[in-house]
Amino acid sequence: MAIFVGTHVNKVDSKGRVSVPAEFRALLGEPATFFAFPSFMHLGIECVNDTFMESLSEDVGDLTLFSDEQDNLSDLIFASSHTLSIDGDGRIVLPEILRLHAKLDGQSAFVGKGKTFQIWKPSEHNEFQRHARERARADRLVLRKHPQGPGSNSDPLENGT
Amino acid sequence: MAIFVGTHVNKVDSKGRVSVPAEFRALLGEPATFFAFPSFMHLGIECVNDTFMESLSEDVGDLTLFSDEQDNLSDLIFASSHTLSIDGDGRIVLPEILRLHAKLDGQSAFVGKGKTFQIWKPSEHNEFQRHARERARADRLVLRKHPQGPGSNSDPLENGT
DNA sequence: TAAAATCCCATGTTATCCCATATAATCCCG
DNA sequence: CGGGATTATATGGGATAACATGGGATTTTA
Repeated sequence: MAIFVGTHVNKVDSKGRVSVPAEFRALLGEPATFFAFPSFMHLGIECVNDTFMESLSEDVGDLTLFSDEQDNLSDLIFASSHTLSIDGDGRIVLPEILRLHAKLDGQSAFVGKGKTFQIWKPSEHNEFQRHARERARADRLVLRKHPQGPGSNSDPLENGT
Repeated sequence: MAIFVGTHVNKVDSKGRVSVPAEFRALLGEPATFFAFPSFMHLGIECVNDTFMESLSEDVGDLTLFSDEQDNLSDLIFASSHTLSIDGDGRIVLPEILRLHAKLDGQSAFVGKGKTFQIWKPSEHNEFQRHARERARADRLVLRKHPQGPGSNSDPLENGT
């Protein structure tokens, strides 16, 4: 199973080209493409593979057809998505609208998020992660092993004492 | 099932390479890789195998998509994780950011934690373990004030240290 | 046909592989 | 049971391959 991990900082050149980290390329496999759309929560760019995008379409499709909710979500996700294909040298071209959203200037951070990844301006992501870390520390967040047996709690989090 | 036990101290060379204890290598099996990320509670480096990491990604993936909670948590775990692959000589390269977090200088201690393991600066781990031991002892003293039944330990804990 | 996007190749840097060796643990045979 | 031999492990250094990235050539598109 593909799990995107790590924070990989790569250059954005004058043509808008960026090298996709080799580790991520290997996980994406074939076809060497993925979908990217601006996050509606922060300055990051959400990146998902085709499998994940298909499951998203299932989820949104479950919403009532032509409802405001469905209309808004599908606009936020599908209408603003870009299909990015990785070239022979392992690079993509980041559309200007995405670069503007993320305020990219010269550098980009590919951030593993498990089943997906994000692209950030490095300094903005540092800020984001610092907050997340502070909050986790305040909540005394600890990891809990994945429950294996039936009827067990599936909450991966717990509050330490 | 793989149970990581023991504390194994190995050198960190000038390239940041460390030998993974043979015992741990055997438990990891194939693929000869694992994930490492800085603990957000202490100076240790958390190490988990791919199965463990996959179950984490399942758990986090179950949280509400694009929510703050999901975004924060996945950043703490996945974004700061590193895929470490064991080379033909049984070694890994510890990324500088992890070495800095753990304050490693020349030596590292691989500490078995059951289904996972950690990497520490030996002196820091001694300190950590000393506190854990003291706390466990304190807790046991509290328990002895409220005996639950037969079979209680008659060996006094206080020995004048 | 001009502009933009894509492809192709060159290069410096970094990480990975390969081999050598010392030390420690295990084995084997007397 | 013991002592030498063999194997496994840990570690050091150099050779090799992978990666990221810049620049130019070629193709596509408007």
